[in-house]
Amino acid sequence: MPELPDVEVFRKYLNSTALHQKIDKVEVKEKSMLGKVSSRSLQMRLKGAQFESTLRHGKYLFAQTDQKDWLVLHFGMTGFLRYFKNPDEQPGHVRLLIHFKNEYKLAFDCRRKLGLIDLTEDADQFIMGKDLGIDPWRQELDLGKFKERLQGRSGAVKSALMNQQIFAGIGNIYSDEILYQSDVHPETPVNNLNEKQLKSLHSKMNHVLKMAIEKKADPQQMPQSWLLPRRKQGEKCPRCGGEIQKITVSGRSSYFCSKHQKAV
DNA sequence: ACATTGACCTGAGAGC
DNA sequence: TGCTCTCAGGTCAATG
Repeated sequence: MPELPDVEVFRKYLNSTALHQKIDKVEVKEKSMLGKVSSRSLQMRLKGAQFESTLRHGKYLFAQTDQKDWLVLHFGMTGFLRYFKNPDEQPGHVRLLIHFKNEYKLAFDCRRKLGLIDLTEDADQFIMGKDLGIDPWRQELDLGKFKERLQGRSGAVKSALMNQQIFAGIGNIYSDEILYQSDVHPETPVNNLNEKQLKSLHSKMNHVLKMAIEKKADPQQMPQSWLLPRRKQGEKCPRCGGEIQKITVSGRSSYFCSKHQKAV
């Protein structure tokens, strides 16, 4: 699930729940999801500290403590956060559980274990270490910079949009949405894109992210004119009535309108 | 250097 | 109902 808009929503959720609460205890329930930090070290560094601020870059969420450590979370395909008090509210696949002095807990739930739990003293260094590209929401991305980032690429435009080294944060769902709204076929080679298409992709990228965050990344709330509510083979395109098709692009299911997103 | 593919995990849902 | 199979909004290492 979690792409840039989802993780941005998680960040705000953490801000409005778990900030400025003293940490009482930390349970690492899935050691295999730890990055460089050991279970013991994570527990020691967090215990007695409290989260003071958050940062998101691409699909990574960072929470800084008053001891200046950053807890790093990546949500994989199935991760989410839940802040709760009663045990019966605890979700079913908790990989990290942070207990606060106020008796509330913050759970990091990740069913498929494809995410990451880590700790770093320097978030920027961590971001560089992962080779993450520009975050189009966090950082100013004008048309010139957008085109520059795609320079010299030759693969499918969808692969480029999803490449975290080029644009950090866009995944399968939102790349499909951006392409759909830009009338561009997902397999169009990047070096075949014309000026009009590049302009459209740039402005739709910003538009889609903005709207998705406004709607709390909740698919139910997305506009009916979007592809997102109709990502299914054989559905009708809400914009032109064309048929929604499914193909595989760089190993991922891609949905697009066969009528208004023509291959070049 | 860049692009593509398979492996890594688990469980929900479809189809029988 | 219960079984099997496919697929899922992630990344990374290995390959061409």
